[in-house]
Amino acid sequence: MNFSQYLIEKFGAQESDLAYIKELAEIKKISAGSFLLKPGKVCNHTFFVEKGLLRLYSLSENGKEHILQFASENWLVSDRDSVFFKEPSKFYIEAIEDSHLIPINDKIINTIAELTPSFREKNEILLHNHIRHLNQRINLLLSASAKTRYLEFVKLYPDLQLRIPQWMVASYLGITPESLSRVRKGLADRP
Amino acid sequence: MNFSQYLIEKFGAQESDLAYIKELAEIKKISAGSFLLKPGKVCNHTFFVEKGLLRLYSLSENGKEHILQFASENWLVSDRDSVFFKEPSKFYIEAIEDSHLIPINDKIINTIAELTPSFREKNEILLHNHIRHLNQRINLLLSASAKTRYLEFVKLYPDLQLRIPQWMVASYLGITPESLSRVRKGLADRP
DNA sequence: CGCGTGATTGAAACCCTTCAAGTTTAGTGG
DNA sequence: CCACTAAACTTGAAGGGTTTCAATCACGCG
Repeated sequence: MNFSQYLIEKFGAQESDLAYIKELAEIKKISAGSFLLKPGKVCNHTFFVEKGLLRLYSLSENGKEHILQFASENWLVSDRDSVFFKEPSKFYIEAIEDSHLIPINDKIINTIAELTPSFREKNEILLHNHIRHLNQRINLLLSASAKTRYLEFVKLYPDLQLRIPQWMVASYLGITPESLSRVRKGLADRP
Repeated sequence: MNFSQYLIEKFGAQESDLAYIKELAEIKKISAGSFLLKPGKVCNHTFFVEKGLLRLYSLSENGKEHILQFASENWLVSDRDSVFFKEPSKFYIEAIEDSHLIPINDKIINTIAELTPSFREKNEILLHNHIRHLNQRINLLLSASAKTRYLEFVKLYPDLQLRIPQWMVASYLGITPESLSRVRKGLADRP
């Protein structure tokens, strides 16, 4: 799916408006390992992923990474807080694979919002979905063992799981790569 | 602060409209230990807390409670997902203290929204604040020890901490009451 | 080939939990 | 107002899950 189709499907955008929007939204190609955001910078864009895979993560004082979110095709990735409140971010956004993105700034948002009557309402649904997802994750972190968290992750992202290095999955789950290796071994021995 | 003041301050409501809104929003008084929501029920109200203290929590299969949120004076509490998507909740909302609440249903929301031009925009800010808070909590759960999480909690809610039984704080932090007791002892011995 | 990165494995250490017992606190009824 | 009880908190010892550190293996790529 490309950005235009996404706008039509998720936001009810009009086909006739897309040509105009497309002029504002230029595709950006970046290679694996490069960054879209680093701590201290204000995140001015939300990125729509047309192709590729990225991660949003923080770096704690003791030098450990904690992955907040992965984003692959047809997902949005950004530091919402930084975008919305115009405050310096505490996070990194890095490409895991070579990726094609549409950087969306406030101007584009406003243009789409003006042209698309249902935009605000649809955007509110997205925010609520985001909150639901975060709540589920907190619930998992509070209650579940490493094994359970891993199984939930695989269930939720069966496709992603194959494209992401194992140590990043561990970082997302809040465990060490060694622990994840042992969890997987345990599952292979006795599923 | 009461509900009217809250609407004026947070949503820019007009003083002149409040009389009308107030007719719709009847105060509800409940005593400590009673429930506003149980799993399986759709959460039809968001509750504004004029006085008292409540908690939102889930019960896992092994019978353990996990507290997602506390709410005291001037806070809102609800299962947002259930309210918004009209789906059965997985959570409990229980009063920790005798409380005075304003139950807000869709009709009241819509009335306020119609009367108050800035409502949708202000509500979006609330949603973003909520997301920011959830992200911070995930970051803490991923990265910090029991001790650090407790210190952060005390820093964030210095007043609440005195009103909430210790075992509930433990449940919020994702540790056992015994562990929290030991953490506190460690801090008292060597701050 | 040789290097670097990621995955695995082992042993020890650590943090937190569990279970069990004891102590304190708060609320209730006599 | 005291005595009683239940709930909350503390403390100890044992155990489990996860981390840490270190070594080894597997693989891709210059």
